[in-house]
Amino acid sequence: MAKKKKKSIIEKVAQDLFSKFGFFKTTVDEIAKAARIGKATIYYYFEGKEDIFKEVVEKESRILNAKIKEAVNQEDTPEKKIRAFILTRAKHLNELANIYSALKDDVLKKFDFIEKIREKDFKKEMEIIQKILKEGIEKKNFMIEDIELTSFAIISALKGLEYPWPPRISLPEVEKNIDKLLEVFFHGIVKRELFQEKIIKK
Amino acid sequence: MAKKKKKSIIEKVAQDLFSKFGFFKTTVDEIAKAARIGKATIYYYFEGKEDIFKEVVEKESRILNAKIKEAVNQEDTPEKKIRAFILTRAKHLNELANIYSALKDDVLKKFDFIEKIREKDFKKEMEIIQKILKEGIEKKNFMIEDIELTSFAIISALKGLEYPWPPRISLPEVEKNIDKLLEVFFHGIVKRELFQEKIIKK
DNA sequence: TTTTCGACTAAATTGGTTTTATGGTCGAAT
DNA sequence: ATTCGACCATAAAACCAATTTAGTCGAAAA
Repeated sequence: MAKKKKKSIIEKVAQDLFSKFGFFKTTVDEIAKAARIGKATIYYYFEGKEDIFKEVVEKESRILNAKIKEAVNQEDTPEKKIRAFILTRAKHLNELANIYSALKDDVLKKFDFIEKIREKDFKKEMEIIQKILKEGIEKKNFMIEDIELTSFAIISALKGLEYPWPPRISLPEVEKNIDKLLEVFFHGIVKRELFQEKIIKK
Repeated sequence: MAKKKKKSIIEKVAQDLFSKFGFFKTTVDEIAKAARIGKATIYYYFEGKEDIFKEVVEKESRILNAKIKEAVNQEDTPEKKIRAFILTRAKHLNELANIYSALKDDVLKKFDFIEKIREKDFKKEMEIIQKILKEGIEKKNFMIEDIELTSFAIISALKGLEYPWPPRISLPEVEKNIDKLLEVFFHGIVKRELFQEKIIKK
């Protein structure tokens, strides 16, 4: 059996087990048993438990980014692209348990390799949003003074939605209200008719 | 010595100790010693340790809200009021260690009384922002479709800035960039000249 | 009557020890 | 080149005794 094939089998069973039990509660022995190999064989293919998890997360990350790229490329306006980015990312991040855990799980943050994953993910987010914003500027849809800061503001606002709100607070359902929220973001809250009235008077 | 006076002394020493050591590491015995009373006397004035902490937090909350009110009332435009709210709240929340802890400390969230404090704080935030937004609407500065949702968006965006970003990411300094960030929020990113050109043609 | 607190209690926490489980290694077998 | 049983160091879990903590109660003091 080709080395790649065996490695891929281990990864697949590990992905399932990590998804179900999390990084800490999944043992290397369990992964080995699920892959029907001896535990020591795992170390022939991977450097260790962290390495397995890292590769699982990287695999899910590739899936996520492909989904996002596909969804964004289907839209024609930069506004719609941003919308597609937000919704697609949220949807698939929820389904891909391991990258979700790698990005969100507080107890994992002590690992250096997790930190690198988080940095990489953040940079990817920034990159995608900045690209859309630039496109918006080129198409004369957007007027943005600081692309990087604006991108950060978008990402930050999305992160804010994940805040640990007290359970008894009734929050607006984000998916139902995404377009209103985006409207605020795209058009701001300052009245545009101020412009209109001034120009009509001239 | 009047009952209120003694209670207030206990509260003051408790505030200091909780600020320094946190809720868990401060003992009732230490509070009693610092107030120069027997431990059992504490229970004459307070129902228990949680009650002391709750009242300390409520006291700090009143201080915080007074500072915010003062700062907001000094501004004339709703834009400036929102700015004042954000900056004043951030500044004083950082100084008032106990309410900061009550609102942010993850290990405290298992307490029901902490949850109530967090709910109350959220509602206060919503109330203040909604009031400013309404004022902006009345003064014809703002055009907002859904005040509640917009208020939530503002609060959420601010919470996003507290996200546990990976340490090696270089983030924009929020205080230095607050005005740019607010500009994005007030005016959006969609180009206003689109309007302008259309109206000139008519 | 109100306020104070010493003595006490139940339960939580702490610290130490023992047992078990886990990630990883190595040499021999395939 | 690939596989894995036996083994190891150490981390985690379990266990236990001692100590500490939040809270109570009755009696004394004001």
